[in-house]
Amino acid sequence: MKEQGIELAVSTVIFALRPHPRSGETALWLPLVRRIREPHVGRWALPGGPLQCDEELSASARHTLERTTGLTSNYLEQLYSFGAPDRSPQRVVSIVYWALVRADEAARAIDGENVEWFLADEVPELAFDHNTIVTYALNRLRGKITYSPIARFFLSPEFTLAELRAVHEAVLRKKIDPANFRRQALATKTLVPTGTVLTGTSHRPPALYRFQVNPTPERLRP
Amino acid sequence: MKEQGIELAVSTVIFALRPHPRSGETALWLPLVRRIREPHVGRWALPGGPLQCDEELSASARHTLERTTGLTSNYLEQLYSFGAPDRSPQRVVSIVYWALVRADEAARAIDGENVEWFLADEVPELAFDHNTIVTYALNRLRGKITYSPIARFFLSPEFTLAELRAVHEAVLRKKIDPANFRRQALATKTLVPTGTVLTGTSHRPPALYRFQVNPTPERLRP
DNA sequence: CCAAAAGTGTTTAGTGTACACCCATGC
DNA sequence: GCATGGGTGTACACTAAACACTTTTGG
Repeated sequence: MKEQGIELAVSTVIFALRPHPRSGETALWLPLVRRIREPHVGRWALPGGPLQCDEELSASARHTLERTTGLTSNYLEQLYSFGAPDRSPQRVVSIVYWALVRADEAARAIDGENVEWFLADEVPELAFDHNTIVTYALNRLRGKITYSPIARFFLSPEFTLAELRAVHEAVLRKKIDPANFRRQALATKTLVPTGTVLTGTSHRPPALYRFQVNPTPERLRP
Repeated sequence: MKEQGIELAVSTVIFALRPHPRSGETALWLPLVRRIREPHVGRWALPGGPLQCDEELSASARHTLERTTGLTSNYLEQLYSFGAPDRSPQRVVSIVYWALVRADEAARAIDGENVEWFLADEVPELAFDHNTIVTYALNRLRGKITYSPIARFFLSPEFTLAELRAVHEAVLRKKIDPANFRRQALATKTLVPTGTVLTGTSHRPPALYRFQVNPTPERLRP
């Protein structure tokens, strides 16, 4: 009944939006770390590390995020736990989290010696089963953004509806009707107009919004 | 960077349908195990055990299921991983699975010395954070059954639409319009009429169905 | 005035829900 | 015939999508 020899690691899939190098349009990126130890030396892998004794699982993921990118995230969620016995000679069980980083923050991320950002849809062949994990995380992100207001975690506190829509379009990689998107976004009642508009555009100035900080829980409504 | 002292366990929330002892209606049940060791000796807890070196995570969950109930399951899915540092003096990280067991099988489950079945909505105060886990699993089951055809895993291969509906009603604890349920169930195209009916009822004999074994994937359709 | 994006209105198809009604069986 | 659940039809409200149209800015 010994379980000796099983290593427990926490990895994190970190998503951020940046311009696509060729088309210039906003696209999904994620940072990877080059392995400097066997197995899979030289291969790119998800950032992560062994779980510390006194560390929350989510704290470990947050530390990885901070260590590899110098950034913090407003959104961190557990993705899945992977642990096929054949992942490597020394068996490793990985508890994987995913995080969203704001675009303005991601722009000033520090790229360490062995850290590099890749287009989420063009990652190279990774170490271990990390390609599977990235695909899994992408599916979760694309699924969740359609029914949950997580797009906000890619944005600054104040934003226009066009910016919010651009996040959805970049993640889902498809054009969205601006008129219908506006109505659906406003129908959620989570958006609050700031009363100000964004000037300096070469067209009609769009209104600025922020997300509701404390929406009244249903059980407390009159 | 040592992670020594962290124990990795796999637990399983096992759901089955049985008659409610008071109302007689079908209700959700789950088996719990009485702890025979510190910490929390005497308390009820989710069945589980340490992960073996050469064991798949899901295999460990399946073994737990077999060991505690003598049953097998057609549906097993990873739920979440829990691991707050204060869960016990000896830190334990639990990877939790959930499983569905067919009603006819559950009826002949073996109840071991320290195993007892409880109504899913009336579990006692459990060891560790297992109450949280049970609530989490219940939410997942109730959420998933509304958009995924998992109700089938509670049923025998052949069943009537009334039986399928009864599963939904028992899990969600609410009455469902039979006419609308029928239409929605048939609209999924996953149900195949066997051509036979169930006789012996005191009313019009209902048609029997089975679930489509190999629905043609979309990419293969002409 | 023109271009461009913000923002509004309208039409259409589809879907979930409530409920009236007929059907087939045992008693 | 009658009770009971199986099974069908239908009207209504709500939602998503497509798209025409008006508004407001910079140049």
